[in-house]
Amino acid sequence: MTYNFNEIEAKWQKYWKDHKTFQAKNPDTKNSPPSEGLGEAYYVLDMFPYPSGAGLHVGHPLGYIASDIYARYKRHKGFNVLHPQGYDSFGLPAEQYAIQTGQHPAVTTEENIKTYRRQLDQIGFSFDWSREVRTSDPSYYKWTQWIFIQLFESWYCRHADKAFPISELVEVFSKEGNQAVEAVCDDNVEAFSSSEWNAFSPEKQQEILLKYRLTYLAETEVNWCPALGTVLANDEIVNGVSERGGHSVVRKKMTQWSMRISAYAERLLQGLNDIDWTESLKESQRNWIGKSIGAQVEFNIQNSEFKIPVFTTRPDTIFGVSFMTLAPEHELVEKIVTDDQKSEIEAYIKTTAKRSERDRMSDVKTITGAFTGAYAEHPFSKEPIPIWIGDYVLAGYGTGAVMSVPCGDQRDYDFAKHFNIPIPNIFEGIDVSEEAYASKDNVVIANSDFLNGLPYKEATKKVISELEKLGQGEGKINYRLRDAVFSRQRYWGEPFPVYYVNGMPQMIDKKYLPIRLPEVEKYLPTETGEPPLGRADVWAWDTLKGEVVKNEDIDHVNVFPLELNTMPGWAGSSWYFFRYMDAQNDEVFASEEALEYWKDVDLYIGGSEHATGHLLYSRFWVKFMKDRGFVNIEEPFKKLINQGMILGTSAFVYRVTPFSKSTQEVLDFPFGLYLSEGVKNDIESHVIEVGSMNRKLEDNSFYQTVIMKIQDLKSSGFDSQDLSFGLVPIHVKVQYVNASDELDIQGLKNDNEFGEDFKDGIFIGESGKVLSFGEDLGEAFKVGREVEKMSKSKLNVVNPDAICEQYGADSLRMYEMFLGPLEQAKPWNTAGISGVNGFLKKLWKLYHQGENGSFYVNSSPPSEGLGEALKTLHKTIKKVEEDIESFSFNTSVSTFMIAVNELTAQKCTSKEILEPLLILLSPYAPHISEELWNQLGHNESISTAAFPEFDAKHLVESSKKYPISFNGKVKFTLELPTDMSKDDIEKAVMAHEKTIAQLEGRTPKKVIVVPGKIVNIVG
RNA sequence: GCUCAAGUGGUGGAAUUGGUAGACACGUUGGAUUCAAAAUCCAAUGUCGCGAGACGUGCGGGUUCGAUUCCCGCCUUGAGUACCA
Repeated sequence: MTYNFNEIEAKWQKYWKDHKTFQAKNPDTKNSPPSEGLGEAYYVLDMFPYPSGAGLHVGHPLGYIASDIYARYKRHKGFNVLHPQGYDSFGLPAEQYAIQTGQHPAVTTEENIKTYRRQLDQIGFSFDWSREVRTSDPSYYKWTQWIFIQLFESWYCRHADKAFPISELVEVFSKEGNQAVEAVCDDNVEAFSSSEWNAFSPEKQQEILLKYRLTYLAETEVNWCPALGTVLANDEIVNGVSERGGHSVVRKKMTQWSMRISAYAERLLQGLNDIDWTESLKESQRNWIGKSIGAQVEFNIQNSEFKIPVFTTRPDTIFGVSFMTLAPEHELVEKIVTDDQKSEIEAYIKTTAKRSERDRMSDVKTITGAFTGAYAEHPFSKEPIPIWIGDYVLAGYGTGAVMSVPCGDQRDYDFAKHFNIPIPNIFEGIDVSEEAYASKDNVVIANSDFLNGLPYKEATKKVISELEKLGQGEGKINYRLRDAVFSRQRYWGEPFPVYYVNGMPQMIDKKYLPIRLPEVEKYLPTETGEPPLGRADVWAWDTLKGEVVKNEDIDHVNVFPLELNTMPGWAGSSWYFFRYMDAQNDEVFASEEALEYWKDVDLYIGGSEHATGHLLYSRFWVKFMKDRGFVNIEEPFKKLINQGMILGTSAFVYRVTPFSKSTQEVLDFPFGLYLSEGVKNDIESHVIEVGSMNRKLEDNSFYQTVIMKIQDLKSSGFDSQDLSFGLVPIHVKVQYVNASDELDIQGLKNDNEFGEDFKDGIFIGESGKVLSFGEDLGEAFKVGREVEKMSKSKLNVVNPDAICEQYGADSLRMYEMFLGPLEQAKPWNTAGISGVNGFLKKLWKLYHQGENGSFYVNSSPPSEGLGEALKTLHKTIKKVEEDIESFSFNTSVSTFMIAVNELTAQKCTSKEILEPLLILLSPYAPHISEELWNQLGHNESISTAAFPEFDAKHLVESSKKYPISFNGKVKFTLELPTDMSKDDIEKAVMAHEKTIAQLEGRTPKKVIVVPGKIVNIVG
């Protein structure tokens, strides 16, 4: 019997499906605490995929395999494991495709999901598909809309540091106005008393409340792409144009929904201390939140009504200010610039506008700026301070203005030096003639009036209180984190449950949810620039009937227009982990019992690209939902691991390209001449060889052409001295390359996509011989290899379907883990998979040592000769368990290989060894494990078999091979009993003939003996 | 510029409180088996050297009996980034 993985894998995948093997048990909804038989809950989650049309490549399942191993391991450990999967199925690619083809995005999404599901199924994941969620499913986005309404109906109280229903705020307003309310709200809220509030019109009240709501309408400056008719995120813009399609992008003000995530800045920051994420991931969130403690200071402008507010972390250095710098985009610039300076300032703004922010950021050597001609007034000394503009100050951060203290900040220092601005020194005993002194430590303020002699801390406190007395400043904590824009001008997203009455947004009553996406005839923005939903004919809200009706019924009395924007991609992904807990519930987004039982995600695996998007927004929504009592956890993801990217190993052939040395012009050469990796440095001679083959291949017209062409080039008035040959590396599909980097030329030429390009190609093999049309001349053609991102355009994409077909899912799973540490980026090279495939074959053989390779496992009681096998088994148990707990799956695979190598050498056939070994292996290679488990006589799936217990007694050794080193260098080993005392070890070693030989009569200065480890002789 | 990672054979990687560097695999070479191939099995494989041996974990220092591991300074690569005032 041979190891027929295709058959075995299909068999067990069907078994798992038929027996619902991986369905997680839920608590009964009506009973209070979950019944005891349920076991301890453990929740393992993958970041759900966007089902793209390209399907999966081998990089995608990496994280899923890791989480699947962990989930299966936890089942062996007796946990009730929730390991679901679903689809983040709203998104731009389906919409782009819809725009191009007219196909409804729901249709293509459905097709893509089918492909994904088939690909995922064949890898043998233990997903509980009964809980599948899709963000584009109305039964799911019903709850996304519901949460949006909850956000709209909430405000954030600074005092209690949590969110409350807006109705409570209304109550406060009507009783005592807004003076005493400490809320996170818009900056421009006017103060009012209770009587004023009560006298306001309902519209006015709504307008005010909108400034307090956790989701609100606001004018925001956005990156508008007219061609796509949508707003783009910063990272969707590359070199000033849209990443998708390369269209131009302009800054534009738009009224959009925003999420008041800034209210949660501090809690999002503090929460990082309580979760088990990698330090680098937490660090990027900390940087994103960007907390800085300092002061806001207001500078008056001389001869002007305007004031410049600045935020500074060093208010203690206020007497060191010798100029101010505004961002070139600052709104005050045009208002304060003097007539003399106008042209210079305008010219500077013009040049700086062309520089991207990335340019402005990374280029610290070029110092540019311009003087506005205006002067601010120092709040204490009343001295005039020149106001400059400079592009090292960014408009988007703080107030877009800086009080420049050259002695205390290197950028200010460089700017001052460059423009000959004075650099007053306000630090006692510190030399600032060469560079600024930016440290807050060991600093005593001088030349600073009332701050003289004070260190940083006291000076800061003092100056803030003085500023407050003047009414020109206060202590302030600044966060970089800004409110998140929540509107998208797209079709394929969640519709807002919002209609407009007199321009004021109204929420649709929750009982009418979901509000379904309307049909449109085209997925493009309207001619008037409205989002695609502007094309819908049935998109109005009838407040009497409580349903969506035709636009023509709009009367602004009972029927109103609906919101035309849709929600962004992160709406549905910010809470989906709760839905899995109780995916079918249509009463609530998840039952209290399920939420209480599953609590949070114990292990979350996904890519680090979500560090500041999805992972921050989810944390925000969860904190909000907790505040409002919908859930009972503060953080959604207890432990999080980022899997590294799998890179492709691209393959190249080197195409000879003639060019003119003088003009560098590439010359016409209408056939392909390709060199093997090993001969590519000797281009000229190979070209000549091909050219002189005419005798042998006279009758071959193709070669005649080659010869003629070279002769043409050399003779057609072209100075042969000027002719040179270069090499252009050309990507070829990696599937035509074998484990020895040899190219299948015939296969390449027959490729239905790119075969044409190589059909007439001449290939020069490794030893410089011409390889004809794929004939086997016993000559290899080797490709060059390079590690690059796995992508279609680089022809290095490897499809898991092909791997499963050829080697099996168990091989794929093990190989993906074997590649290296989970979190590291690493290249894929299909060649290496034969190693794990060979291992599985060896494993199979270990259980089939009977006649003609039949199944044979000896189930008689442990025999005496089992010592070595027990040792092998138990060191494997120990290592594998440690590895899984520390997510070092790569070393477990090696451990299995060693175990099978050893057991094979021991000719082990004992059930006592081979049965527990299967349980260890089953998380990694579940199909073969199930099959052999079944052959051992079990009728139940291996998936819940108890994980073997490690017993240290089997690893006890009676002797140890001591490395004996001299001055730290090992010279030989010496086997000694483990229980030998330190002194005896020293005696034994010193008496050994090799020691005596090494010492050559010298007396050692010192002998280090570490029992059980090493002996080192010094001298 | 800043922040965070990472540099070990031809390749992926291992060495988990400082203790035999290169486990396990791929590849390569040689051999067995085969009419032949595939598959399988055996052996060798860090570099230099016939050898004894010497040298070797990005580079330069340091701590230590002993450093891939700890410390200081550099270099390179990758990722993120909004000069965070």
